[in-house]
Amino acid sequence: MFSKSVKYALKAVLFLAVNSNDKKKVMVKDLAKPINVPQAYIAKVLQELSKQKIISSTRGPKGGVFLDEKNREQSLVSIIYAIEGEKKMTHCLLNLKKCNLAKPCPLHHLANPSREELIKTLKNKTINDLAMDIKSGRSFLPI
Amino acid sequence: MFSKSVKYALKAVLFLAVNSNDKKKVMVKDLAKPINVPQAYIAKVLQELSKQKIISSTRGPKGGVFLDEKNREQSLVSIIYAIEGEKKMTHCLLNLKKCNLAKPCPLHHLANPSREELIKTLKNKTINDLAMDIKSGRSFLPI
DNA sequence: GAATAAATATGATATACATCATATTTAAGA
DNA sequence: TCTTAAATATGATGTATATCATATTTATTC
Ligand code: FES
Ligand code: FES
Repeated sequence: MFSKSVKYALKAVLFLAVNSNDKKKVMVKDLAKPINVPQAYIAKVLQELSKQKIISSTRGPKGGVFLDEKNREQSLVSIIYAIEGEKKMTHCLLNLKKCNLAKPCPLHHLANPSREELIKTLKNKTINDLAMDIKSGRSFLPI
Repeated sequence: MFSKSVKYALKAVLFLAVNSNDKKKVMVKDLAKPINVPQAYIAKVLQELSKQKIISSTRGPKGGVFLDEKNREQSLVSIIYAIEGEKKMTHCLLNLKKCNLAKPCPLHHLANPSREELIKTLKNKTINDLAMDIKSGRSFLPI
């Protein structure tokens, strides 16, 4: 469903949501193991997220990556789009130029409602929302 | 969402559902262009579908690929699973060993219901169902 | 049964995605 | 200001997916 890069990105951001803040930065090497992802790979993904202001970071000794208050209020979909672009999620399921109701492909009526609902959900949910789920035991991180 | 191979497979099967039967076979080269897919590629995909009895075929002059009555009653999900396996659709969205309610990942509550619904829909819908949509103008093929 | 026309099997190449490795920049602290 | 520890930039390698090409098998028709 999602590419590996997106999954890794989501895991990393959620880890940061629970384990970091502007006073408590996390080094990439200390983040890779608990979320079960190759360090060099997640480093690259985090660089992209940082460039796009999805996460925050500072260099040098005592540096690291973290989420500030603004970062926490971003939607989940912003992470997905940051890594793999919007098109991959919104394209026609059978590769028409664009998905449209006027001349829908055979899968549109069937599958598009579920997909739209999913996207809406991912747009409305913030990183903080999911972090609260984790803290309250509704869902679990060691992933 | 789906891989290209799956999209191509779905397009090809739907084309056959509308344009073939056991009396009227279609040559691969006559199928590739209308569904806008490279011929050599779709040929390979069709071979796999044929091997798995999703479609029917005969060799030699007057041969071709087609859907018989049994083929038409198969679910859409069977096409997807034939090409890319079941796991890709049912795996945990964040790559846990397996998706389970007892210890759900942070995305489970959020995204899994939409996904389950989609899978259920694809299981219940047959190729024939979609072909009827096309014939009645509810959806469109030239894809 | 020989010639032909189709799918099928097999493998080669190209492109995208995932992973690894390393040199560069930046900030902290001595 | 020098050393050091961190992210960042860049690029190399590996692996899966997509695409192309061709030889083989099978059924039809004469
Ligand atoms: S037209 Fe294909 S999904 Fe909407
Ligand atoms: S546990 Fe991750 S989707 Fe169900």
